[in-house]
Amino acid sequence: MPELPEVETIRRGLTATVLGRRVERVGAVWPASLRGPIEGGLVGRHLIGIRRRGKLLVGDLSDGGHVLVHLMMTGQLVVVEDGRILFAGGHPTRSMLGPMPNRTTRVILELTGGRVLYFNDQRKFGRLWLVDDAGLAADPFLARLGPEPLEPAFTLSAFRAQLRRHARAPVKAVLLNQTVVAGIGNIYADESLHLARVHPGRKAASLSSAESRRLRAAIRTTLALAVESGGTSFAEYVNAARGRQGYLTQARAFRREGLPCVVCGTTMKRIRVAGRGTTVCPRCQRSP
DNA sequence: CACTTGACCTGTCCGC
DNA sequence: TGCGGACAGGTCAAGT
Repeated sequence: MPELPEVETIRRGLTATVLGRRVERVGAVWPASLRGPIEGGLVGRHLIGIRRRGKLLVGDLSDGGHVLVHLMMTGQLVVVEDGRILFAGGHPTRSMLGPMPNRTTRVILELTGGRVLYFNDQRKFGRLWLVDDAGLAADPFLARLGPEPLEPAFTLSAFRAQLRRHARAPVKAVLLNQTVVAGIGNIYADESLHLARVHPGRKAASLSSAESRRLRAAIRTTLALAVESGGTSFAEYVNAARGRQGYLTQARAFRREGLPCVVCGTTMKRIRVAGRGTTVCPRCQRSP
């Protein structure tokens, strides 16, 4: 579920609530959510840094080592102290604001000061695992990630090279490919393609020079705006941008099927591209 | 190698 | 109301 803007929002929320704390106890409620044992490498360590790479959260530990968290579709991270929720981010559900743990709780990290970090995950796709310092660079998932879309490394020429490399794939599939660029998921792929006026089903190699330029710019604009907005939120979503509306009110495509295109008023259509539900404006985004 | 499809899970919604 | 099927903000393995 969470894409780059949501994970970045979570990173900021965790930085504000758990950075610097020591892990006192680990509860593996659903061990399958773990890749290998974590207790030995976590207990007694301080969280000395919280970073993000694509959709992956990286917690840096004192005395070496890192804890990696991928929330996949339905993961959430909730920070609680004395029964009060200090931060909740990730897949939005009503229960994420209720008592912890709940039936979706998979891993519990008890921290100093009575603060507790809950890793919840309804569909059990998310994973939490530990690597040592050497293992961080060698981690197979991390190592294959493409450039950060908001960093300078995501150049136009690199993006065009990837469009050529995946010439026959629909351009949306290329955007979702984390080795091409890290952090785009189903929402922001649709958002970016709509802003760039490119149909998601177009073969990647068929994009004109102007279209590929527009698409790269649209990705950066969309993600930057979404980060600024605290990610895409639902009504009961709680995040670091609490009190703000979130990106949803500015959505161009996400959940807008059947509604008028924000640009031309044409009714937005739901189609299937690269095996994923996809929303397009049939007028602004011409079919392949 | 490029690309597509299905599996992994649980919950919800929709049509009959 | 009850049930089956489709689908969901992601990734990987196995298939063509």
